[in-house]
Amino acid sequence: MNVTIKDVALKAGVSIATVSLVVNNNNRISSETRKKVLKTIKALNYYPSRSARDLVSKKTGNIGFILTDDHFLRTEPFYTKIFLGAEFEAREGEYYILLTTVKADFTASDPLPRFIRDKSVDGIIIAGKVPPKLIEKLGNNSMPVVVVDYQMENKNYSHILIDNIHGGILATEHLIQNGHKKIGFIGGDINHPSIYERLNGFNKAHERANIIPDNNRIKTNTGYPDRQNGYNLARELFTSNKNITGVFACNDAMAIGVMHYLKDNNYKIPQDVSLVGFDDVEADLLLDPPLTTVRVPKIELGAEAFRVLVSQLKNNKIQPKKILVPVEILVRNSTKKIQ
Amino acid sequence: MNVTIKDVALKAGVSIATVSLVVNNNNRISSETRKKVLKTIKALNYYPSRSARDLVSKKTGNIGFILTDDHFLRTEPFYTKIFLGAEFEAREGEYYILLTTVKADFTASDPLPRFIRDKSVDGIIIAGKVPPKLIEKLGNNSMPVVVVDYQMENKNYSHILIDNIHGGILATEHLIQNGHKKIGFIGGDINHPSIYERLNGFNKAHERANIIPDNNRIKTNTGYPDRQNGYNLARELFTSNKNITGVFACNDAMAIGVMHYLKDNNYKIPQDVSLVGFDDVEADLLLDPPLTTVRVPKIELGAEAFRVLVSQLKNNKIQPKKILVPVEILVRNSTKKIQ
DNA sequence: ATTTCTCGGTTAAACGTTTAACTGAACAAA
DNA sequence: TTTGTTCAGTTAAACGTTTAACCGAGAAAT
Repeated sequence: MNVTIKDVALKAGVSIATVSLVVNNNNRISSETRKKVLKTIKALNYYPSRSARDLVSKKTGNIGFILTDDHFLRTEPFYTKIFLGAEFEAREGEYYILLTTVKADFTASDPLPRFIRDKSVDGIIIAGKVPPKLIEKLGNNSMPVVVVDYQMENKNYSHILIDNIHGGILATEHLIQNGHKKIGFIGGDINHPSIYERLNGFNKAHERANIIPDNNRIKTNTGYPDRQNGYNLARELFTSNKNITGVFACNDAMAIGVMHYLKDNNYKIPQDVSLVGFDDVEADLLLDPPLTTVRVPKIELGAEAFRVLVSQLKNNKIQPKKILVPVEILVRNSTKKIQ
Repeated sequence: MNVTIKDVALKAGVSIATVSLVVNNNNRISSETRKKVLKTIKALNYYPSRSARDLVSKKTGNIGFILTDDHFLRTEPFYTKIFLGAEFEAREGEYYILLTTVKADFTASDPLPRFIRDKSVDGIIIAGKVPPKLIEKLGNNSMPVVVVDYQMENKNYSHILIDNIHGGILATEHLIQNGHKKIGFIGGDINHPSIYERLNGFNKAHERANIIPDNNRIKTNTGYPDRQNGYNLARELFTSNKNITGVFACNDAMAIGVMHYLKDNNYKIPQDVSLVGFDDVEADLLLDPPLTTVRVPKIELGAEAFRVLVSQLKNNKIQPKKILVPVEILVRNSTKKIQ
């Protein structure tokens, strides 16, 4: 049968309160008593019952992790890495993480995840874009929420974000430093904050280099930022401009689409056109040539989200924060000095 | 403040035991009383406290899900899908799933995952190959274990497996039905049961078609079943054989390696060589040509593992089972009739 | 009419931990 | 010597649920 605090108390010759005080590192206990109790805990391999502890403390010891189905099933494990970052951080702590996905088209009639409904989590991490109706429904809860890689206009939630502006600058400066002046920008929907900020970085880098960007070299639309749209916008870019020698695609999916367009139209990468992406998805290395990209530290995003949420749970007077996690450029073979 | 059973009892004008009996669908309660209580539960939005319930029932309401780091971070979300299959199945039930990864080189000195140590799970799902030292250490626990996509010689655990033999037959028969007789098999380490069984299927399909397989067309080694090794074994196959017109690679990674070798050596797929893989990883569709493959139903593997574990938890007299989840062949453009 | 049984509810102990209030011994201050 | 304080432990109630044993009313059997 399982060992309880009573067994430890009996064997150590102390009260159950003493054992509890030792387990919880209360400094009222003398070091002699503490040692004796710890020795007994070890000998009996005692672990406190989380259900008993949670009942008394009115906590659950769990954190909910929510993302959309499609995000978790993407070929590149972007959100899987964010989740694992949080799980690594939680691993030897006092919280478990419960993951669930919601439909990308979640509506007001859909129920919230069960761990919210039955109050089995103390706080929530939301990874990536989620439907606004989910956020609305969440608003009825008082538990703290941390949002990763998505911005919402809810000032009650902390946000862990990619430093997209700086990433856009890094990508564009890399091309400029390699002598490129006629640089195209391939983006999806600039109502999407990440894409907007990456374009912002693209523009800032031009300003800093005293190069006047040409709006005709900025191709965006309201389409999904996927390969196909990357392909389409690349076609638009290259048919309406001459002498483009560098391209910064706002994410790797679009970069791959751009790469396909260039190959289909007999451009050589990087001899004719240098190409930079953003994300550093796993597939990048398989590409020919391997893609230069802005690396997003997914594991760290998840770990930071977890740390911020836990600190809010421990001290609910902490104000929500917005944290920009830094990025770096990984130079591979899809960029080179202009000839 | 949170609603408890006391609030419901007070408002409904019954005892807390009555409310508990209603919540738990005990048939001693009259339907009049039941309706009254259910109405009050709904009005107050009452959810039972899992910690109180778990304390009394001496259960945790959680299932642990364990896999190795590298498995979870693979580019193709094979294990992510197995996990999601389990999570989908758990979603509206009475168990939560706690996921953790362990190191692929877990040793006897590494501690078991925390949710085992502190007895926060009622049962465990192991996904994929895990280090033998982990299994040894797990042996000290009495909780039920279900293993997915991995075989171990522990008869105390249920196994949910891919029907590899039948998959190997499907792959090989597809080639044979397209007129191929000189078919190569590309495998990794045949001490790995899955690979061994797929080869077994390859052989059985030959027997059924009264085609004598040539052992010189079976290329395996003790290497990792990855792309590079697929490339290497393809080289070995094609340099030591003439007129190979079909290849069955034991997994998609190796199939991709084979594909690269063929392209590097001016073979046309499928005109010169037809190629079949096994797994149906996400990348298959991106390949040129898209890969014919044996589709492994990952989501279903996970869901079945969950169902089997829950049935064992509910009735611990149930004997461990070995379940083979069926596969199917997806014919894409990497195979065609022999000319 | 009396006794026994069934039904539908209720009472109260238990689960394992936490912690406020209590306690006795030892020490310090008056 | 007396009084007050501190220390290091202990006692017992509380947390929210489950459920065995209990209970009163009504029905059935004698």
